[in-house]
Amino acid sequence: MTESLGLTHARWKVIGAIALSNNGLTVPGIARVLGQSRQAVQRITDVMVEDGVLEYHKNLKHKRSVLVMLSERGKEVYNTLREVQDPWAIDATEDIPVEELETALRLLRRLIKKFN
Amino acid sequence: MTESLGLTHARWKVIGAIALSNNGLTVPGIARVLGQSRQAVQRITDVMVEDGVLEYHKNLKHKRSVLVMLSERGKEVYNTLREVQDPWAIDATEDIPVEELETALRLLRRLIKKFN
DNA sequence: AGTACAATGACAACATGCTGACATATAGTC
DNA sequence: GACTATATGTCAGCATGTTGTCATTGTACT
Repeated sequence: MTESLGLTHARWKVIGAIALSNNGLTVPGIARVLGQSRQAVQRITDVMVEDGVLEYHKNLKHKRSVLVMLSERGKEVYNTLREVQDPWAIDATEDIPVEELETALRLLRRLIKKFN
Repeated sequence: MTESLGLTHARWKVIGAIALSNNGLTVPGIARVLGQSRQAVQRITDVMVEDGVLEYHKNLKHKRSVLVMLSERGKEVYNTLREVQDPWAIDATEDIPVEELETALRLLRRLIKKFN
């Protein structure tokens, strides 16, 4: 799904994390949201900025730790992919009772929290 | 959990796949069980044979594709880790209703199957 | 203010995974 | 038996993730 947009799953995760934030996130912030190391995120965001999907902005709260935000192209990519992914997700789960999905999601969240 | 035995999660997956088979598996066979590329598995089994956890055995059905089996040490490692992992898994889920776990498991399997 | 601890950036080494490509071995078909 | 398609071994390039280390920046406490 991400391939046609020049994205990979890892980069899509980063875009998703940023899109859900309001005013951008720092690299370590993205890492915390995704549950990954900041170094892994840093490498990816560097490439994505070069690719023009992300932008680094000054962070008033920290001299060195910049804010990562979506560029115009990044927003387009985000919307385009959502238009593909949302119907896909609906199609994948339409024959499964909603309560079942919610129960499973709660269970997974619970386990994740437990192992934090 | 795997660290104290010199294992990583990837190697533990391979050991698990082999342990569940009766007469050993070929490398592509392990890959099919794990849902991965045979190349990734091949690289890991090569290292594990060097480490003495796995052994390559002649495959009567194929001149080049050998059978991968646990060595004596591999079996010990498998049993040792099971003794740690099983109680851990029980502890992690003891406060969750069994039906809930089963429902979630069925749902996940269903989705995996759908995307195969 | 000064000092100690935590957070961040940057670099490196390593483990895993994927795909592609090419040669060889098996299996199935005529 | 010969031919073709599939399966396998092997090598290579690349993307992603981890941990560790060290210098720098921010924060909190006295």
